Amino acid sequence: MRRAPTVYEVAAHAGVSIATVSRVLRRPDDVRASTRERVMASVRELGYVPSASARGLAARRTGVFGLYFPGFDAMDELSDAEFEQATPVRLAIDMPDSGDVRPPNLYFDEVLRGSEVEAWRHGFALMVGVGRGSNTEEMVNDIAGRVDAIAVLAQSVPDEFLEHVARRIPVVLIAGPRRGDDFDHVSVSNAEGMRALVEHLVDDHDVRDFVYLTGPDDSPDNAERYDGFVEALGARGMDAGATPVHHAGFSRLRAREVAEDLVELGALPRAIVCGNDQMALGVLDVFGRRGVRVPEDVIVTGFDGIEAARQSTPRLTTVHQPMVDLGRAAMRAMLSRLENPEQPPISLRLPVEVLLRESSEGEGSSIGVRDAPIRGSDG
Amino acid sequence: MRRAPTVYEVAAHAGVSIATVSRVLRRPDDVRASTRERVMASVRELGYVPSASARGLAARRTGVFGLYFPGFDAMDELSDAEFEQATPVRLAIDMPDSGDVRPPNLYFDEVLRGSEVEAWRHGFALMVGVGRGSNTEEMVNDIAGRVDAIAVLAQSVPDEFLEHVARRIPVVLIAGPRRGDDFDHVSVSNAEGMRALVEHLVDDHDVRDFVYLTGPDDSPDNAERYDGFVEALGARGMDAGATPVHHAGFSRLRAREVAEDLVELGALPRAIVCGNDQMALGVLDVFGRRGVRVPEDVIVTGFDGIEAARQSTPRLTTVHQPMVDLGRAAMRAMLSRLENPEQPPISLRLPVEVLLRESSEGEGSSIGVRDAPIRGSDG
DNA sequence: ATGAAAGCGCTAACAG
DNA sequence: CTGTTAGCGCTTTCAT
Repeated sequence: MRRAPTVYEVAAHAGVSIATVSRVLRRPDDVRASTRERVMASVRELGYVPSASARGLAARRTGVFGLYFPGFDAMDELSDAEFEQATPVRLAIDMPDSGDVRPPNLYFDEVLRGSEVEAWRHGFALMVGVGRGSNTEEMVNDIAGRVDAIAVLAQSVPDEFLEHVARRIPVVLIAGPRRGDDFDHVSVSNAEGMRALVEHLVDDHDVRDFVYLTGPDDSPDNAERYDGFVEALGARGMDAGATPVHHAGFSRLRAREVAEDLVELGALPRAIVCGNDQMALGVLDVFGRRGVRVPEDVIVTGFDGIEAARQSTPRLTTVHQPMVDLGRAAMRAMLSRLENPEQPPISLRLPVEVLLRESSEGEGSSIGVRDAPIRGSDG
Repeated sequence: MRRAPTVYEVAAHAGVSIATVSRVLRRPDDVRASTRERVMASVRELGYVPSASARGLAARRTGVFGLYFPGFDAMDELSDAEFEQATPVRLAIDMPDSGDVRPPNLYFDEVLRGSEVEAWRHGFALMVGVGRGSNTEEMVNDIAGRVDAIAVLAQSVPDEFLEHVARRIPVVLIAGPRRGDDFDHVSVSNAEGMRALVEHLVDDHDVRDFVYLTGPDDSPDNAERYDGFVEALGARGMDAGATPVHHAGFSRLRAREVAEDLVELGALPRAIVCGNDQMALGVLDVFGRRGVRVPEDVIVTGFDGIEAARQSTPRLTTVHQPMVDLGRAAMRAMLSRLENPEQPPISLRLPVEVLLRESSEGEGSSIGVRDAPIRGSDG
């Protein structure tokens, strides 16, 4: 590919002015059909692709949305190894390991997917940045300079950077707690979801004694979910203080240890409510091995609605978060802000879905739930 | 956010020329420390973020790599529903379904991840486009105008578009078959991987009769894998023609049907080799239910190395493709092409890894495999 | 319907 | 080390 052709070359080739070339591309209807054809022919012949930089500069908008989210430090350590001279095949015995498999990948994956779709359908391209701890500011700034608005996964960027960036373009926060009234914000109904789930356990399964598996203390999601748990018990006149809370850091591995202890001590409650799916799966791992029947002996529930929770044995009752919609909603918020800069801060709470599956309902058919496929929490 | 501040404002504020502001940002060492500080202070105070459009235009490079891959048509139909007034919680009984769960998501997810990391570490941002059937050309063009080079998942874009784009920027193809010598290309050793796996089954497990589960006829990956299968048998003096081949379109669901039939007819071979993991998982589903023991009665193998294959019971022997590395290699190819435009076409084949797990090796420890953790196929 | 011309905000020589 | 000065390729009035 030689130097890329420009409007000038196309214009010359088609025997028109550059303004006309521009019109053909932006507002074809303002140009006579015949000239339009001529120009398009030149475009094809020369292999012309307009420069977004020039366009962005002239039009004062890039037509790109940014999306930034936190990554995994593991990625930091990727080697610089050459790919070239490797053996084509490596044979390896892969022993079962018990580690947590890839972290919340899917979470981001879905947010990304939703964002991508929504951005394009509104005529915006999407630029993504996955943070790797160190150079957050640099990356965010870099992205910020290239886009018309940026969405940032909560907690992934210090407020001060965000404020800096926000002086240039709209910033919308995804998930996490409300951050004052400074930024537009989209999130999911964590507390309400947990509350509805627990109320279901109390109302429809007569569960009275629980164990709660909680995640990291610094996770707002984790906190909101526990709040929902407490609210549910409170609403049913029960004392949440009586429920043992075990920390397992959102980790499948650590949840297994907790579960082992519980089995060992014979301290099994009627239901174990977990702050995320990974931990619940860890519990299922142990119970399966130790012959604890789920849900007959103990009901187990998760939170997130990850794919693995649909494929476990038994399948896991959980609260599904609409990740794809989160991404989409973020894009829309940006759009809305761009169209109407002066509107008050957007704060959107997306609904969650309690998915009742075998880990709470058993194998029966329309088990447990009263005839109410849809119902809002009254919180 | 008011109008974004520009170099001019920063320059005025700091009492220097715009050139100096530019230097402070691009080549800080060319500026005296004291002035640098002064400029940076103004930058912070004014909330200045440089415009990538202007920079891209002036510098004739955007500092962005593009990545385009095919998406799922399902995404096309996303509604325009408002998110606003929904109920915060929906309670639903989620009956087990047998559908294929999200398609090769993970595949793209990992390629994306690798690309993203490699791009940033070389100072490039990454712009992603996920095709939705219809407007491929438009999207690819749009991306092409914004980036310095673009990587495209094979088969996702017609050659003619690619050639058009290639006149402006370097294009590298990811996966799929070699496409003449027109484009740079990175892919994985599909055939070699399958061959090594099958040779292992023959050599170390004395498997003589196989059933092969194949995917879509129009998938180059599928074809290459089958080629590898045939080669392996050929290399061992066996006739691949004798092996029954069943089509299951890379689908877990359809693989189940095939497996049911096989069980029903009592037509079980010593080993079922599948063209991808999904199909192998489908086979495991059925065998688990029908009491066919794996690997004692039948060995089952997959291909791809998806996460679910690590969590099945028994865990699935498969050939892992280095998706993350694919993305990384693609970015490097672009970089290399940018640095050295005249070099001959790049064609990189990344190694795959045969992961021997319980679905072929059983529960034993260093089962089956002779003491050779690493070994290349002799193909 | 089309052309002429003025920037958009920044980088990159080139002077000094 | 710092300032001056051309553009980079395109959009967008304003004329015609």
